[in-house]
Amino acid sequence: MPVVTLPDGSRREFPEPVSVYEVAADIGTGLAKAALAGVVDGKEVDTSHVIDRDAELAIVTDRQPEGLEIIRHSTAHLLAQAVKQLYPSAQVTIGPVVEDGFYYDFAYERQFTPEDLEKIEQRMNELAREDIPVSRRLMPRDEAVKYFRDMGEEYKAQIIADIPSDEDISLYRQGDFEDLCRGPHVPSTGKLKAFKLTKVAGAYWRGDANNEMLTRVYGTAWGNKKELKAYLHRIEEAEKRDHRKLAKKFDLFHIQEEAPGMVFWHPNGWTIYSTIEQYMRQRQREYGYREIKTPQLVDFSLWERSGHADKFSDDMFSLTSEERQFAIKPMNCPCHVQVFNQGLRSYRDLPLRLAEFGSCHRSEPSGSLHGLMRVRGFVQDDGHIFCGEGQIQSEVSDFMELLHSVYKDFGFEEVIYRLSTRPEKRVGSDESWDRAEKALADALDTAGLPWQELPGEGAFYGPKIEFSLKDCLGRVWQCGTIQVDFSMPGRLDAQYVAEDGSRQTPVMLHRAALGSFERFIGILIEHYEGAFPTWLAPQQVAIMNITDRQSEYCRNLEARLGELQYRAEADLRNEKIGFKIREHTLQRVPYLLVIGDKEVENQTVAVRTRSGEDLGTMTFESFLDILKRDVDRRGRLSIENS
RNA sequence: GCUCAUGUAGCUCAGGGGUAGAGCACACCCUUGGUAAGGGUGAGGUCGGCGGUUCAAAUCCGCCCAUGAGCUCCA
Repeated sequence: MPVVTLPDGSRREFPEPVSVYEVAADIGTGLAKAALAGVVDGKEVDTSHVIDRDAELAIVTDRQPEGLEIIRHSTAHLLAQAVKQLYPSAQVTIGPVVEDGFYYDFAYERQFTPEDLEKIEQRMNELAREDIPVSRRLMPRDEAVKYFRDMGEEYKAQIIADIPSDEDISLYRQGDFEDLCRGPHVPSTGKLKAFKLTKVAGAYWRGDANNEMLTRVYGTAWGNKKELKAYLHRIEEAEKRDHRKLAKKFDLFHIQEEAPGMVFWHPNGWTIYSTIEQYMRQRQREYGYREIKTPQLVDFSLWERSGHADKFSDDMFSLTSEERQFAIKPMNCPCHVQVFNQGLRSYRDLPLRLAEFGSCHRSEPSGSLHGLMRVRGFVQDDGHIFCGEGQIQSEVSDFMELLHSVYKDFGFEEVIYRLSTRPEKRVGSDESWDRAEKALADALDTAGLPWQELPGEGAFYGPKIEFSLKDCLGRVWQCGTIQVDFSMPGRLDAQYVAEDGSRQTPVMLHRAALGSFERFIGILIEHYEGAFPTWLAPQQVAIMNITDRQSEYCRNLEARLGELQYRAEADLRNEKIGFKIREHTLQRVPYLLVIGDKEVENQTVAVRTRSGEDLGTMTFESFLDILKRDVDRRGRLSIENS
């Protein structure tokens, strides 16, 4: 006589064992119809699961995240079933749930085409309409291996063979298709109503580039058609923000065949870039950094000594001149150590903070290039702090303070913190690692920041913190980092004279706030959808005459704004004012000044914003006030909270 | 680097073995118009590159380059 306790605390007593479905039906027919699975005493089960003793039960529908996951997982099975029917010689492998959907990898004699996808999706729809019941059974592992091997499903057999031999394997069947799965699954294929196959792609078996390539089908699935539509709409919106598209629209930069992965910045894009560089220069100076510049081309021997040649020589651009081998620098740190090494350093010089807007080149795999987000030539807002072990924590704290204020100025409020700790292969003593990891953790804790530990994810030379920011679409971008390095200063003979006169090796902290200018600007373009805050906008003010009579007054305003270092341009073209407003609004120029006879007569300006707001007619000085305040607040909502 | 797809005018794209198309942008002319597109005329292309098949290739085939999606990688 099981007593079932529901999430609201209510209890229901049953005279004999009942299935999850029967409990749902007992509560209401609507719930019975919506039930996809159950959670019994914290464990997810199918609706057919029978409860034979007192238990806590939650019915899972598409309203819960778990329900959506079950739908997606079951849709992956539906996909596999359709593929096996249409292409019987295809072998199934794995089909997990991913963000917003699922995928399934198949081994087949050729890759699937977009036309195949259409056919498969159509068959999936037919199978869903048939509302085929889904059933579960258990099988001992070894039997399951044989079962799948006999079916010709080699990959599946391999997966099962990796499961401990004493475990029973659960199999799910729907019609003619049966697959290994932990479950739970929807009770029947009719519950799958809103899905769409989105793309085909290659993927390596078990994610290893040495293995054969499988054909992967991606899909998305939702609780109902409306959610599916909303998702597809969201994807469209994200595509509109694509920085590569917006770069053309706003004439920011281009990339061409002759220089793959390297950027030709146009005047508009370079205005943004150089504004950011000036800003970072000023902020770092406030925080005690000395700016330097180091060579682009450095003899290969330095990279051998630093250890980079060993690990990354394939990814370095190198060249020979006068029988000497050089590499274009892939990073700045070894060069910064060379600057540190000039002269005899004292403990009194520490911490020494060197910063460089360092241009680096890496021969990234051709297939990984992606607009500004993954390039071969880029500039880091790089910096290296040479210090003693005891100074790590305060340096990390200071850097985080700088980083937070920088991110706020760019309009990013939310930061995600991850601390990567010692990997198995590493240099440095355990005591040093203990102290360095503690210094990083303490810096985060002292600032009261929530962080996540990634055990074993640190570099071989030291632990690190990674800073990611969230853009307006909720996407997460890793930008900043601060890394402790026990290795390079020693390898490159960096030393200082300690208080007691002994020679000591400094600790080196690698740090960057933006990461690379290229990528950071890519993120900004998408975050703002091209409508940059006024301090970054390539053009801040458009001055438009209504007829030729106001041309001189407009040119005059343009000159005065230019003298004050504002980026203003007069548009004196022989076009109607409506046309000019439309153009500059589409170009997202923050302020549009409309100048007619009235304005000239009264020596005023009529101000309109890019959002279409009419700020009215005012004196030039009043407009300057508005403009100055807007530029000064940078990406923040107001100046006050800076 | 791997798999698949794509590459036609400045941009967005249609076409597809026999003289290369549209819209926007551009140039010139008319128009001087007060808050999101005024009208007319015109110019513009070795159809990504190299080879092959063919009487004939932008179109079919092969190789290369680049781009896109995903995989792998990302000091």
